Amino acid sequence: MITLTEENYIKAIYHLSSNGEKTVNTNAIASAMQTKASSVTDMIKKLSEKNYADYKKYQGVTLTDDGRRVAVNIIRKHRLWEVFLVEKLNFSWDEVHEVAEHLEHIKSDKLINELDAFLEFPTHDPHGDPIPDKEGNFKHIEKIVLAKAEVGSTYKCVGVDDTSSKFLKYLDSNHIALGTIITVKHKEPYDNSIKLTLENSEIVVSQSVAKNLYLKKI
Amino acid sequence: MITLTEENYIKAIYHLSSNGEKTVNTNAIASAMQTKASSVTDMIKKLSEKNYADYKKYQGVTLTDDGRRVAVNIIRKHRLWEVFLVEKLNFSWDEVHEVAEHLEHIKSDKLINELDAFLEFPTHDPHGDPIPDKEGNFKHIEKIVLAKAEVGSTYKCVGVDDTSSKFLKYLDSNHIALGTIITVKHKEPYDNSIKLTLENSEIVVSQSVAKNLYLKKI
DNA sequence: AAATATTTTTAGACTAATCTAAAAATGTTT
DNA sequence: AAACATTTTTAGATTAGTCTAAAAATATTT
Repeated sequence: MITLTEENYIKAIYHLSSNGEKTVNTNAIASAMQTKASSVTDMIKKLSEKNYADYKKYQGVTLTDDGRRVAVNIIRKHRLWEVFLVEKLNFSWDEVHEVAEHLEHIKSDKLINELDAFLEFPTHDPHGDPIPDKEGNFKHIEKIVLAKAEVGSTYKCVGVDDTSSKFLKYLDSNHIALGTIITVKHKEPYDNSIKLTLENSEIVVSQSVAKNLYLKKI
Repeated sequence: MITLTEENYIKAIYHLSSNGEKTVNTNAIASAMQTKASSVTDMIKKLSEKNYADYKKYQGVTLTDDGRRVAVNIIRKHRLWEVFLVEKLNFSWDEVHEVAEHLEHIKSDKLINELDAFLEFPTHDPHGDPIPDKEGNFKHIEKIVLAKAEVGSTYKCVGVDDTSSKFLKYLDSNHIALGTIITVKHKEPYDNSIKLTLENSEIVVSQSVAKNLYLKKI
């Protein structure tokens, strides 16, 4: 049996190593998990014994195939629950994360596969992140970050990097949502702020916003 | 903060004391929780410190108002999730219990109240048990057990006492579900078995079945 | 009411996950 | 490459929940 805590560590390692392949160091996990490095060492030993991770002392960890499988399954569950919360239970995209953190640990294949069908097999969650299918395959979207978009081109908003409530509420208040059509009007060399037009408005966003918004050329 | 284990003990005490009022003894809790009496003693001390239970050594426990509030809230969540699983995710009534045991511990008022609304405020779960509303009020149904039904009368099936998969599958295979109309034809004095007619069939059920099926006169 | 049986509690130990503080290994500077 | 800084690991303690085995209280039988 895999514990809730083990699942959370595996998920953290997966995210920190962008897909479980790169090695991740102890301190990075500690700060992601809001715990101490010594606790991390204990846990990665355990994950290694259970064959979810490969670990050599002082050299960091990588996930094994098993570990990656566990991680992808949790991500699948997390994102499907997020879709459910937004589409069926009137949650806004800045409210879903915390609840989904708990729902993702419920263990029932029937539950998650029926939920998937009930939601009509969504491919992306409310933040634009891809939802792996039953076999763990992601649907990849070509996307670029607003900070690197071309002046004069038109894009569709397809995702965010920062999923914090603060950032998502900022987007809401500026009428930016997934699917919003954006034209890049001007990039200010002084501070890298960007002027853009939306359906009915023109706004200027700072560089830190521009770094967290993903677009797709249309 | 209340832990998952504490919640499960509180729920067990509530069920064993039929509404949290009667005192419950240690061994009863131990067997309900599949644990040892010594563990129960430790836990009820803790529940007592946290003011969820009243406890005097060797005298058993009762729930406090706080404890009852916690129990009713968990039962509300459990039963709402059961309705969701059956109505939206194609679970059958014998499959829902185990998953609901986990879902019931997810803590989010918004989640559960929106779920309630999404399901259109159901008053009873798939086994006929009443679902408490936001304030903790149950909708009581007048019901009698089949074993005590009158020969010659007609009833509607409104609930079960035993919610085990075995019993529910037995009912399925005999085409008995919530809402099924039943007429009691004969009660055999020798073994208390009961002959009854359903919509299109006539069957004989044993006393142990008759003790676990709830009816309402129509 | 004394003897016996049952129930409940205590005492002490175990596991999972965490912590602090110190030791060991690795990395970086000069 | 020696000195310093950082990162990682170890050692030992803590907490929640559990266990076994023995002691204490309560209940039942004769």
